[in-house]
Amino acid sequence: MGSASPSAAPPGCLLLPPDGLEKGAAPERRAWSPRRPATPDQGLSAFYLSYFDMLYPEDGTWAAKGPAAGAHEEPPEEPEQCPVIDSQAPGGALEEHSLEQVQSMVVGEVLKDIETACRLLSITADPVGWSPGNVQKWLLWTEHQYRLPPVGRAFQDLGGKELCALSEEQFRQRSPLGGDVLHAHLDIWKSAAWMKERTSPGAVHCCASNSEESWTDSEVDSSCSGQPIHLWQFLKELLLKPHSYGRFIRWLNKEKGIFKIEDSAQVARLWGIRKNRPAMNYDKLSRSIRQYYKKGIIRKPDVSQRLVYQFVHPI
DNA sequence: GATTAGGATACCC
DNA sequence: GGGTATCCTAATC
Repeated sequence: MGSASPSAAPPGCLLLPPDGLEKGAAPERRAWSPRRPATPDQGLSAFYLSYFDMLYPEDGTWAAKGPAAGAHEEPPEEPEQCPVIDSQAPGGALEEHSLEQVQSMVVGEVLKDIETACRLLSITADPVGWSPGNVQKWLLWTEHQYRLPPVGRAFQDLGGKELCALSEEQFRQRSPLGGDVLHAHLDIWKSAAWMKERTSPGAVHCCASNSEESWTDSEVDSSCSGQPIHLWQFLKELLLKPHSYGRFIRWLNKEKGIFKIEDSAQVARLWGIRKNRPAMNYDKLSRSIRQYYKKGIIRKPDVSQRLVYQFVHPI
């Protein structure tokens, strides 16, 4: 998810909000109204690129800062993880890549991030099929990612079909501070599902494979099995998306399965969202990790370090 | 103070 | 019964 946020996030960093969006404070937004392409020929890429420029400040400030979700200072995101496309500048990226390449990159990132969110939340990519519980998960997730004020109660008991039927104005009425952002995000999800359905009928689900993701993919993607996700699977899913979650959890030695939890509170919060456990914290999460010691799934590395763990069977 | 370790118990599937 | 979630004490960093 995350995708092209009207409030700033570029593709590639779509799951993370930009700096400076304080919780409860409505970010300054420009008027925009993304609409699904009228025909498949227009494509999702055109749909996104139509407001692509709005996602970037003219001075590139956001891109330079990187998509920090935490309050602490972070080094700038690596270019390949968070591509910056200056569509305004002559001689910029658009001259080096064809428009089609850029479009395809944008759409690819958007779809990948939606798929990631689907896996983490265990929901389908098509909002129409969401249960009221799925809707609440998505709302909680989007609130969290974009620092929006809590709006779950305003959409209580709404299923995906009902949610999708709401107009932007109705979103705003239910949530004056973040309704338009939520509506925009929902529109993106709807469009992605719509495009996917067009391009691969019957394939609108969260299990699209991603060639760039290697050994853990098949064993980690629990959402396809219908089984509840295990904590170790969830951690591997986060580790598979360094461009989105690298500031929360990252590999220290992928070959050995050694990873470090950089932001214990955030990882715990994500796990809590995933499991619908709002009271989740690192104390409880770490206790669950320690249960894996006996089972031979996770252990502490030979040289024990704080917040560093190791998968016993990384491959 | 935060993290680690592990016992005990409860809950849900 | 498995897999957590929760609460707890104690030790360590």
